[in-house]
Amino acid sequence: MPNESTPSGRTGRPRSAAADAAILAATRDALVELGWSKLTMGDVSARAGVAKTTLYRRWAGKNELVVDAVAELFDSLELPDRGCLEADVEDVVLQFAALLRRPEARTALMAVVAESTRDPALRDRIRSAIVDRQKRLVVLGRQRAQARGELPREPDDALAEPTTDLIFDVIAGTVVHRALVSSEPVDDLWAASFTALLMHGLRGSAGA
Amino acid sequence: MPNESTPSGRTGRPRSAAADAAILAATRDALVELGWSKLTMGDVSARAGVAKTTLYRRWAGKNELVVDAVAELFDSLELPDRGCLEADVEDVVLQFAALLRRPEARTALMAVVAESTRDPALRDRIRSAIVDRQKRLVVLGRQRAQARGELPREPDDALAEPTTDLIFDVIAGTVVHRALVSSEPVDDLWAASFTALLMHGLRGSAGA
Amino acid sequence: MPNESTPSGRTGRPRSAAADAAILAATRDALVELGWSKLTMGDVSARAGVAKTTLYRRWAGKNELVVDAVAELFDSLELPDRGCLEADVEDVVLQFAALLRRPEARTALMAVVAESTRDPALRDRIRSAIVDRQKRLVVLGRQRAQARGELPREPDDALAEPTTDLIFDVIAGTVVHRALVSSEPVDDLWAASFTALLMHGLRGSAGA
Amino acid sequence: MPNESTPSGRTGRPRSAAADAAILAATRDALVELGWSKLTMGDVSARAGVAKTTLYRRWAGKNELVVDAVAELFDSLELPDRGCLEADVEDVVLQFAALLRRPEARTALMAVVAESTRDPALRDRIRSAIVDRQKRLVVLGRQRAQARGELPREPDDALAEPTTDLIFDVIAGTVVHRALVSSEPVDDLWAASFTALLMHGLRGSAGA
DNA sequence: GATTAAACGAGACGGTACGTCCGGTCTTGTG
DNA sequence: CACAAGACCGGACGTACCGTCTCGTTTAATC
Repeated sequence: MPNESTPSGRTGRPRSAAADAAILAATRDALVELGWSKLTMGDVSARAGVAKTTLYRRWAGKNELVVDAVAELFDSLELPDRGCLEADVEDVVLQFAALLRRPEARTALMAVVAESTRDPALRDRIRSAIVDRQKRLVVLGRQRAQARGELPREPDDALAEPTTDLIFDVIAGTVVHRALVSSEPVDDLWAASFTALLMHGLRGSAGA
Repeated sequence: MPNESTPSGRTGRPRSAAADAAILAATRDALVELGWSKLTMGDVSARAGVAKTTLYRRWAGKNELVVDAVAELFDSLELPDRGCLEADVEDVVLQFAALLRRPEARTALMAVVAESTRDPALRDRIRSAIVDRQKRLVVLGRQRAQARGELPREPDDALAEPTTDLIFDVIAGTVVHRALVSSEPVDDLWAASFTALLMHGLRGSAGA
Repeated sequence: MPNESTPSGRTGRPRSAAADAAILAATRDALVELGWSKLTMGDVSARAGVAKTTLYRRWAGKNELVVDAVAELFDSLELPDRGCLEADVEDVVLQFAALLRRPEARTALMAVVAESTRDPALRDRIRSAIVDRQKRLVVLGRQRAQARGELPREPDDALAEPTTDLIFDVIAGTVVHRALVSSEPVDDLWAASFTALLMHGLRGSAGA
Repeated sequence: MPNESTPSGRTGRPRSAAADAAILAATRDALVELGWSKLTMGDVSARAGVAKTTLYRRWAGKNELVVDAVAELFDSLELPDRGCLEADVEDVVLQFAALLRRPEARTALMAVVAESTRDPALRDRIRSAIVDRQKRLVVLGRQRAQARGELPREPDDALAEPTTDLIFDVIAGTVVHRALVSSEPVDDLWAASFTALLMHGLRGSAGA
């Protein structure tokens, strides 16, 4: 996970596993205190009790390091089972909003996306470490809804993926935009309005 | 627009108006070539044929400069009148996606949003220079749709604003997420799917 | 003297003259405390209350800086007039030995000479800043001795220079070797022995 | 010779003798190519096909390693028997000058002397490995000259040592200064001049 | 022939300094 | 007073070596 061409050679002193954990934790701490732009590699290494070289042996730079440090925050999101799709979605929306109130997530997420606009490797890393992993929530939600009969079963699996992607972009994009661009609160009321809009959209365009 | 306490003193040499334009143009050029993180104040001043001091007299720093340099790009968005709301929305979605393919917009938008997570003044500047200005598209679209009878008239004006905000966040957020986070193309097919989802949502939840 | 291509442009803020003096003094202090090999550019800049960039603007590196810092120490050497050549030489030998007991001179002199074996520019710098300047002592000493009749007048000026160089190398080289390579004390007794040897040599080979 | 507390334990794998030779040869090669200041322990170990630890097991650091690597070069100096003292001295002067034209000797000799100004242990090492060993040339030369009757026999052995040291410092110091500090060539002409000066000095001050 | 203990190669580790770059400020002279 | 030029202080960058350490692997002398 910390990446970088692990030479996998059998010889030599093995890399410290403890260092990885310390570095990622230190990175999150520094993000909270300093934010993305004031975070420095030297500071992270000092917090982690690790030499700068150790850091650069494992990550190519600040971007890669922060993606890894933040990615696992997103794994805390979980799909509850409240009995109906609308309630489930609303819950996830609020979970996601809570995550985006954490300073380390707020400051880091947009920053790495900004950097990724000029760095294809970073783009891939974000996709695999964050985007693709969280699509599980949409996939699982649809499966449950179909099992409950709330949504029609996909006749063709080939259609399933584009729809999953679309729903994911709508939910994640809208919440992020509300929270970070418009800078408005994501409260119960807003979550309910947004979820209602989405539900009508899904049910209406399902057959089409 | 370049802000900063214009001293409004009557005496002394007046500020060069040409310098402002040159600086903003140089900033956009530099964004295209270098991206946000490699853009430096010294480089911008050199490109603009201007001293660094002149730059700092007008803008407090890189963030403020870039917001101003990029904001007017967003004014190019226009709401067409294709006769029905769905076509109008689809068109704006594609316009916005085209804008997000411009390197200076891609790299700058996410970056300033990231910085704004720790800087309330910057947050306000983004809101007034970009977000609030583009909400006009949503307001105008709804007015036209109501005039055409595609959407019911808002019974209470107090409800109008939250709905406008929600729609704006859904459209802008989803397109940005698709383009910059998921890194997938926003083509005609996707625009049509997304617009259909949104239309069903709007019509369905309007009465509710 | 601090060298480096002074751009000599008329515009812009001029270089601080005070900085030069502070840097050279700081360099000598650091040499005393740390010696050549532990002396760092960062440490010198900190002692001088100056940024590292200011240092590098004026000197290409540690070698050049130290040559300049040490060169002026050698200007303190003076030729006394004790009435006879032998006494004058003995005095200079002891002065030079005293200089070589100063830690900043000891540690720096050999080090820059060592570096100069691979750097022609540094070699020239040492020659012009140290070697050529101190040859004045030999030239002056011979003139006085000739005026006193202790040494024959040079019939041909073309012979004068090689002889000056030889005497300079014998005196400087022998004292340095005694003090720094053999690591033996240069005391009055030794100075007298060496001077006697040299005087006999000069008188004997003068006519030849 | 490679020093360091050889634990002399009876058991265990003995140190490789081949490694020592390879390391010293690699050190000399590196000195030729890179000079003292660019020579690194890691580079030497790589050239020698040896691990860095092996290197540090035998030598305390760069200084000690280089002294050992260079010391034996000086053993190549030999006193010829040309029939008269003057010719013998002139020959040795030219041999020494030739040695100082070798890059590994030039760069290393001054550098270790410079380091030794702050390191008494290194000073001793230089003295025993280089200085004292080469004094044999002076001792032998005087013996021969006395046997030939060119120089008077020392009436008192107690006087012999200081005189030997003085002659050694004069010869070695002057040649080194000419070659490395003044950066002037040591050719036949110069060697003859210097030797003549020294011979007159010796003969003149011998009786005194 | 098995045991044993040190030397060995590889390479990661915590440090320190490097020389460069940039940010933001200041100090000149010119317009 | 604004401006171009450019020196200034501070601080982070990413790299290179230092000397130490931790591995798994020889390799000889002793049993």
